[in-house]
Amino acid sequence: MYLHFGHLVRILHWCTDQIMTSTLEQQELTASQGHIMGYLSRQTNPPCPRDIEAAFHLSHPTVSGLLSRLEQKGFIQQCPDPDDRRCKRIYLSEKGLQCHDTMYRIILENEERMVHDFTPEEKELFLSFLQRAITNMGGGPCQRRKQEDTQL
Amino acid sequence: MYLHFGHLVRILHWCTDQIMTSTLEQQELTASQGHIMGYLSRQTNPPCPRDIEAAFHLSHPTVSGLLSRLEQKGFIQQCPDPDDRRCKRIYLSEKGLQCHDTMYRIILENEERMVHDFTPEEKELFLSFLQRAITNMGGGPCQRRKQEDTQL
DNA sequence: ACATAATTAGTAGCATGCTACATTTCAGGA
DNA sequence: TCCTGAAATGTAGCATGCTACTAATTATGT
Repeated sequence: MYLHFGHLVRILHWCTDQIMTSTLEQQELTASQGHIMGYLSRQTNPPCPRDIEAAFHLSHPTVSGLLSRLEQKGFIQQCPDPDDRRCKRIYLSEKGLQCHDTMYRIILENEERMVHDFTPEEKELFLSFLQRAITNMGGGPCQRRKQEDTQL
Repeated sequence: MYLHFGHLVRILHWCTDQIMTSTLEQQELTASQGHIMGYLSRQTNPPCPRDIEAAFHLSHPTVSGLLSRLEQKGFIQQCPDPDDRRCKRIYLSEKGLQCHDTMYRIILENEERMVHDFTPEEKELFLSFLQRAITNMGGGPCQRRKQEDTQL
């Protein structure tokens, strides 16, 4: 038997995404969009797209597309920052604010589901394995702005 | 701190893919295409797209797109099976056969890189964690044909 | 003050993944 | 035989992710 880890990581990523997407179906949100909404709900000040790129390790065209779809569906509004017209500030609409209560719960439930039968020690170990594997594979994307990694 | 596992799995999947893609750059193959070529190299009888779907847990339109791009680049040829004209048999071209030697090595090297500093016990544990997590998240896509999972 | 560099975001174009629907072919039963 | 259903693939349309290039704005150094 060969080709274990990469294959399993891909499968795990895939089915995590699928569960999230089906959970959010009634909200008319995809997994990626739901994570963005969860992030936005947790912020006190309206973030700009650049913040989302850093928090999720995504490229800016990817974030741009996600935000424009969220805006089309009426979850958010994007307004230019008067203090720095390069930036856009992202505001939750009323519809977006309604996600606030449920999104955090849904995301945590899916997190917990993945490791619900792990002991606390196993969770710690699994986390450290994942982090070591990421380090071995180059430390992940978006090396710049590493200090903001914990802002999720 | 919250949102650990899903986030880390996504990052790990992402950078594994990136390393594979950059490794295969001179071969003019992407990570997904490289894995398909590796699979094709290991088969004794020419597979059909359906086999690839089962081996990689991919939907058939995804496989169809990958194969047509591989055919465009001259790595494979797809010919209808005379015994069952629904199926197509996938043959490696000369260019495709040249991958045979290198592809297996490249894939294994990337597998090993991810866990190169793990002890054998840690590797076992990491594998079991990944498998348990996948089971917790619903067991992965393509539940049908589960018996073919080990054909990779 | 002004020229240059850095930062932020937009757009084009592509690959990969999906679902949903259509098509072709084979297999099995009335 | 013929009809119906299963199986394999094709096509359309979409979301998500990327790189590369462009444009606008701010920051910085001389």
